[in-house]
Amino acid sequence: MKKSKAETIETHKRIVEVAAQAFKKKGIDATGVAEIMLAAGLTHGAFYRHFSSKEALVAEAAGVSMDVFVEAARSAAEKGPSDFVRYLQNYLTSEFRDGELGGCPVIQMGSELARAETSTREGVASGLKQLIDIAIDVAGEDSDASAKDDAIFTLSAMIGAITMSRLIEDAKLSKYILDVMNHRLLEQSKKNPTKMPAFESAARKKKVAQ
Amino acid sequence: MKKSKAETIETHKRIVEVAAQAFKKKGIDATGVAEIMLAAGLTHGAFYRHFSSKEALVAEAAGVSMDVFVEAARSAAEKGPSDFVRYLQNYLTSEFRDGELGGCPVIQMGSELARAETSTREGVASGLKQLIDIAIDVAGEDSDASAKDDAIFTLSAMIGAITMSRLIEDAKLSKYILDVMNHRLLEQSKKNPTKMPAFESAARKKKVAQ
DNA sequence: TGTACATCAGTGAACGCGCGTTCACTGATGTAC
DNA sequence: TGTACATCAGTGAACGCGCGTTCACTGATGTAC
Repeated sequence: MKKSKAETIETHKRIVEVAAQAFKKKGIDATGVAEIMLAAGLTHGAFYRHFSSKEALVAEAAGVSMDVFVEAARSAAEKGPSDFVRYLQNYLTSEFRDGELGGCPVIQMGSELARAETSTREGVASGLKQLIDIAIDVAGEDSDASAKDDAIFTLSAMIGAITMSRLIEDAKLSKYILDVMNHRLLEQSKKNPTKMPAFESAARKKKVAQ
Repeated sequence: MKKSKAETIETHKRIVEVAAQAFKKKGIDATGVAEIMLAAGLTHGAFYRHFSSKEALVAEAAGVSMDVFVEAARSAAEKGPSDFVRYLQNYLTSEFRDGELGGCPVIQMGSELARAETSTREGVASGLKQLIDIAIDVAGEDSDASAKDDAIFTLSAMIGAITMSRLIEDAKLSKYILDVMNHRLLEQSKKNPTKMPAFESAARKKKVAQ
């Protein structure tokens, strides 16, 4: 029953993709190897032909999830600041929050990944770095020392807002939290459409006030 | 071997506290009932004299963790805005981030709690609501519609910053993220020491510019 | 206040179950001549 | 190009293990008279 090289690669990819979805939806510990293999149309015995351990699959799945996410951000950023805002706003919808549209690995498996080995977190960590860099690039020529801080700040606020939004059962407050972030993103990008839609730093605010 | 009522209450409390620490440190799924009972100095059989299920313990433990956290914030806020800033800054230290000082349930078990039943999340959700209210109160008389947004925004940014900081293995960037938040908290509170140390909303910035 | 009895916190063995992982086997694929 | 053989992806049974939960039992506590 040996499979062709092309087929093997495709199977490997399918397992990773199925796992990425399952880990994000159910959690890492709560998702079994056999369950993933079944969803990928295989029996659990074949698992160790593709991965040395469950931990190795977690690393790959988290990495792929993050890569998809980062590439979407990059292509939006390349189209221009307004497309980048739209991309960020999509992140702030309840559909996205609840993982119906795939979801973000940082949100969906953040606290489980934080406890994993460094090598397991590598893909997600490098993805976060890339997201920061993309946000700095969108800021364009105006970018100074505070551009990096703005990028970090914006990303932090968005991640935290979705985290809170998911924990709060009160649907009204839950939505309000996402709306706060959404409005601030919009206000900022309308005021200065050529710049990154970050929330201004204290340093910039001083300039405005002078 | 029946125990007195006082002793029973104390034992119950001890189990919850041990569980709260263990869940935050190791994760909910990764921490077994027997393991918690052993750490509390009991055998696992006694567990169901105190809780109807593991899920019930999770709800209590998360609630207690959050309550301790909220009460610390409240007492800091009552002392004044500068104490409140100090409290927030403590939240942004790497010791706190890594859970050595107990840690925050939202950070340490956020993605696991988000998947739990509504009743399990209740304590954490109500704690988050209280934190928002405390932050609004610190804003004092100046508080307007945007005070709520500022409070939500600040909390979001802090939660997101710690989340990112924990996922990134690069110690330098990891610390830089916490520092960005720390500096902005300080700058804001120096500029306006009688107000809540929130990052200004777009609405406020407009007023300044006019 | 003293006695008899019901209550129930804690013990430790046992339950079924699913976990991650291993392994002998199968048979199509890939390779060497 | 055709044949002989090594490789190895996938199967399915089995491994030890720890999980959450149950239960018969113990004996000190709390209560009723």
